Amino acid sequence: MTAEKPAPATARELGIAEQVAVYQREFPTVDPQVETIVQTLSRVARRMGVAYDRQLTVLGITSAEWEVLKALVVAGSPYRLGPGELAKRLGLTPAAMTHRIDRMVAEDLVTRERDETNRVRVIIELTENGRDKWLESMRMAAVFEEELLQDLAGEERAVLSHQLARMLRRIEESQPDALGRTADLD
Amino acid sequence: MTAEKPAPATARELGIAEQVAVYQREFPTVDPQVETIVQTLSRVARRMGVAYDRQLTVLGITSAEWEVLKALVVAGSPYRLGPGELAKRLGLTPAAMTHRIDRMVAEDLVTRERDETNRVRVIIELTENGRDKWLESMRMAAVFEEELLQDLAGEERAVLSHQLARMLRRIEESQPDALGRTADLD
DNA sequence: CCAGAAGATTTAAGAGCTAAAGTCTTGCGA
DNA sequence: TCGCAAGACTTTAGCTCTTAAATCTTCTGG
Repeated sequence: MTAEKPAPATARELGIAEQVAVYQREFPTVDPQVETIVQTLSRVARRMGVAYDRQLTVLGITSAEWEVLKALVVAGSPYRLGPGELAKRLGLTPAAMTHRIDRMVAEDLVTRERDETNRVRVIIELTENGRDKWLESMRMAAVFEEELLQDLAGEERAVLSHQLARMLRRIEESQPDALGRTADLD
Repeated sequence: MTAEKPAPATARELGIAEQVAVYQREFPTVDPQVETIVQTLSRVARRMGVAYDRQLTVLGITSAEWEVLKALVVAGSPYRLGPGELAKRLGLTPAAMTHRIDRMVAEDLVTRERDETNRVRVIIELTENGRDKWLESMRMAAVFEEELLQDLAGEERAVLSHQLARMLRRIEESQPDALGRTADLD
């Protein structure tokens, strides 16, 4: 999750150029071009997170719940996983998973039942409602994402995609273990 | 803050291409190119957040504390602001700000004193130590960021910068009020 | 058949935030 | 000058989301 709370009156945020100028003032050896790229990228990602959170709010779910829906969808039909497996995939402790599932069962996003073939296990299964919410979140996200990229032609998109991929490869090579919790809609 | 907790054993994360393939399977109308860009960008941002958090851990501060240091540095010499103003800039309630400052005073990152010209007000001022920590965080970030972009030549960086700026402009036009809490190092 | 492993849940406790109440200081009107 | 409302910060109480550790149930190997 990213934000989207009642958030007390926020002060005006600096534009990227202003922000970089301040950094140059306080830390003169900074490379303005590098800093501009990094700042812009971070800010785009943050804004995307806010946008996704809003969309989820419209759907009446939290991003924590969305993560669970996503994990089940990714697992594929019949959209079932155990709490332990879910916890592993989401990077939570089993205890946190239990609580999260409690809520989601109450909201009819998933069902919880014992596995009759092995009664130690529990099966969490996506409900129709849960799957619909996920699909709807994807529809909304698709609209937003297309708008986001509307100024870039196909060829430009290919270039951007390639450059971002190279950045990602660099990070993953230097920090192979830096997974970090899954951000918003991804 | 982004992550960097003891994090229970995490499952292997899907590569971008795999992730997009799953989305195509479950939501066939998705545009693979758009999705790839969005996913990659989000993931780069997330990895950056993890990297920054690690660096801050090395410095012995949290990203919440870093935000305060940054706000004071941005304010410029003599690096002073009141708790209320800080709260506004960070998007926190004054109550939360008080608690955060309590910790930071104890860690010698800032000082808290009454304004003698108007004893209703309190002045939070960056300590030498606090400023040093911020400067050191910038040095570490600069190294990391240069590495991140090492595969892109100057001309490519200019293109990337421009494309990201266009994306950001699109978002800000469609969601002018979507500030969202400041991510990690930005 | 039983000891112990596995898997999930319950319980207790911590971090960090908010809303609302409380405290202290200032400044203004009578 | 007194009284008191307003402003700025702090305190208190309570909420949400986590985690760690204890507990409960069920299964499995010897």
